[in-house]
Amino acid sequence: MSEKRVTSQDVADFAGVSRTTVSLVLNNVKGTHISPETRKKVRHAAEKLGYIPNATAQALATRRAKAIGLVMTRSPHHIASDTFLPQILGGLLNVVKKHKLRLLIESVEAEHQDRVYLELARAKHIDGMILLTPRIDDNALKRLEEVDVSTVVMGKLADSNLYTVDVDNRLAARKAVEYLLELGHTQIACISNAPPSYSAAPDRVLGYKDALMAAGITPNEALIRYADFDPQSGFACMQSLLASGIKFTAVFVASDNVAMGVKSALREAGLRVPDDISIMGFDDIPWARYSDPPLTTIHLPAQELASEACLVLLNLMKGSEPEDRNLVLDTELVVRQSCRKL
Amino acid sequence: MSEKRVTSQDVADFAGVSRTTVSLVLNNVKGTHISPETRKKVRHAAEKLGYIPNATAQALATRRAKAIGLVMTRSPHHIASDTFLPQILGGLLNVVKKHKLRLLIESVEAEHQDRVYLELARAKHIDGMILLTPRIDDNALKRLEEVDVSTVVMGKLADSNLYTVDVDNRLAARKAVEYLLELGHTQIACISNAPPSYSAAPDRVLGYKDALMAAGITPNEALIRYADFDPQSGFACMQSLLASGIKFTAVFVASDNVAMGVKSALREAGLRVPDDISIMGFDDIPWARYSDPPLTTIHLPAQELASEACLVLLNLMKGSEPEDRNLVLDTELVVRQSCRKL
DNA sequence: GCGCGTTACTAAAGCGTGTTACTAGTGTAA
DNA sequence: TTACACTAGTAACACGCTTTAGTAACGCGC
Repeated sequence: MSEKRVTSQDVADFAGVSRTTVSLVLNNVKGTHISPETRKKVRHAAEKLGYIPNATAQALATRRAKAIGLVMTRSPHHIASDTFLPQILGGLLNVVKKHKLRLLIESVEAEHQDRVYLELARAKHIDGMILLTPRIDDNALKRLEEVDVSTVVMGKLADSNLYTVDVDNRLAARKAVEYLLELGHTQIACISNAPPSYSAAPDRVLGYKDALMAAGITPNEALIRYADFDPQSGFACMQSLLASGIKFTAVFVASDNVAMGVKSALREAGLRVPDDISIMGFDDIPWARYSDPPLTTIHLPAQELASEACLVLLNLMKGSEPEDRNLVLDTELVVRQSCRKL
Repeated sequence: MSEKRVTSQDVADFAGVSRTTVSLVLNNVKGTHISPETRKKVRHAAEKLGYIPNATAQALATRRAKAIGLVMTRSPHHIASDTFLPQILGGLLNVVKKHKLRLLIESVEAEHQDRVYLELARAKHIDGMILLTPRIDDNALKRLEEVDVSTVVMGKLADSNLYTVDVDNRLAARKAVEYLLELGHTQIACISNAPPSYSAAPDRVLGYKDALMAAGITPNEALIRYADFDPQSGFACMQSLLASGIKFTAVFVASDNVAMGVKSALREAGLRVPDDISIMGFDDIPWARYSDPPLTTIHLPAQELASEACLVLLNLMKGSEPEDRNLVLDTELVVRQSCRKL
C-alpha cells in the first residue's frame, strides 16, 4: 500500500547520475554545465518515478521555509465573526500562489504575543509574516523588531518602524461624516468599530470629530460609543445611545458589521432607516449593498490591502527595502440608500 | 544585529552535556535515565540561551510536519466572499492550537486538483488535510485515496471511503420547507446555494422536493433555480423567478448569503418580506439574525463542523480509525421573522 | 608535451534535529 | 568473584535535500 517515498537518490539511480546532478537539473541552477541529454534523462526519471521533493528537507537545506504566516491577535471567537477574513485570505492566497509559497494561519492570544512571534520566526516555520490589525503592546513590539524576520503590519502602529499597509482611517471617517453633514445632519452619533486599543478605532473616531469641528460643531462625547467588532456589540451601543435620550438624526458606524446590529436595534426601537435615522457605515463588506436599505458606506479595499501587504512582504524577504515604510491605499465613499437628506 | 541561531549544540555545550541529552530532556522522552540535576542544567541552559528548536529540522527528523492543511477547491474570488470561512477557521484554530499544530491554507483550482493534493501530501508539508466542500472529480478522488495521507472531508462525497463530517443537508432542507408548509404555503420556490456540482446543492433541493411530495405537492422544476454562492447570484435567480411569472408565496433559499441577494431583488421589485413573500434561509450566518427582517433559517453548526473535522483528522493521524466514517452533526430550525403565516 | 580554460559531472560537507545502539560505571544476588 | 540488571549518558547514523569544492576528460594554442 504505502509505496516507499521517492527521493532524489532514487531519481539519480534511475537516471544513472549523481544526486547532485538531479538537484542541479530540477532546480534549474544556472551557471552550471549539464548536457542536454543528461537533463532529459533526469527529468524523465523524475517524471517516471513521480518524484516530489521533500519540502521539509529543502527548507532545511536552503534555510527558507517558502511560507509566510498570517498572524492574528484575536480570540477564536472574534476570528469566527471577522467579516474581512475571507477577503483578506483571498487577497493573500492570490499573491502567495503566484509565488509558490504557502500560507500559515496563526492566532495569538494577547498575553502570549512576544513568545509566539519569536517562536514562529526563530523556528523558521515561516520566512515572513503579516500581522493583522494587531493590538500589540510595547513589549511584544520591541521583541518583534529585534527578531530578524520580515514583517508587514496590516493596520497602523504608533512608534514603530515596521512596515505597514493601511488606509487613512481618520481621513476616510472624516469623508463619511462630511457626507452626513452635507445632507444637513448636525446631530450625529458615532459608534466605533472596535475598542480603542485597536488603532483603527480611535482614528475613525478622530475623523468623525474632525468633520464636526470643521463644520463648527463641537463633538459631544455622550454621542460616542465603542463597539467590539460584532453586530451584537453594535446592537448594545445603539440601545445605550437611545437610552441616553440625547437626540441625533444620523449615526456614523465605523464598521458595517457593527452597523448590522445597530440597524437591528433601531428597528426594535421602532425607528426606520433612513426615514428616522440615517446610518453611515464603514468597510463596505459584501453584504452592505444587499442590506435593507442598501448601506451607504466607505469602501475599504480589503483584498487589495492584503495583496499589497503580501507584495511588500515579498520584497522585504528578497532583501529590497521599499522606499516608504507605510503604504496607504485609497478609500471611497459609496452612496447607497441608508442616509437621507435632512 | 542578526544573532547566530541558537542550536541544540549550543545548549549542550553550555550545559556541558551531549546533544542527545539535550534532546532527551527537552522532549521529555520517557524510559530514559537522566539525573534531575542534569535535567535542571539543560533546561536552564535552554532558557538562558533562548533556545527554540528548529521546526524544520524537527520535522525532517521525525517525519511529521506538525501541521495540517485546509484545502479549498475554490477560486480566490469565491474564497473572498465565503461567509463560512471565518467560522471554519475559528473552529479549526481552536483545536489546532490545543494540539500545538500549525494550520496551512491552500486553495486549489479545480483543474490542478490531483497534482496539488499529491504534492501537498508527498512533500510532507502537512500530516493531514481537511478538504472543504470539494467539487472533486473522480480522477482526483482516486489519486487522493491512493495517497497515504490522513484526510477528512467537510461535506459529502459520493462513492468514496474517505472520512467525512457534514450535516444531513437533505433532511435539514426538508425540515425548512416543512415549516413553510406548516405556515400554509403551498407555492414555494427554491433557490439553491450553489451549482449542482457541489453535493450540498442537489441535496438541499432534494430535501425541498421531499417536503413538497410528502405534503402531496408535485415539485415544479420551473420554481427551482441554482445560485452560485454569492448574493449577486441570488439576486439574479430571484429576478429570473419573478420574470417567469409563476406564482409563489414563499421561497426556500439554501444559503443565507444568497438570500441576501434574493431579498434585495424582492425589494427592488417592490415586494415586502414577509408580507408578500416569505423567505426561508439556510446556514444561519452571523448576520441572519440582524437582517431586516431577521431571517428564519436552518442553523448550520459551521464552527463545530470544523472542530469535529479537525478532531477526526487528529485521530486518523494518530492511527486510530474512528468507527463510523461519516460524522453527521445536527441542524436546527431557527424561527425568526422572515416567514409569515398564510 | 605543457599549461590553461572549459565542459560535465560528482563526493562530501553541511542544514539541525531525533533516535538507536553502545559504553562505562555501580550496586546486588549467586 | 562473576554475572547481571540498572543508571547515566554519548557517538554516530538517519532524515532528504542543497551547495561547495573538486576531479576527470577534452580541446587548443604554443
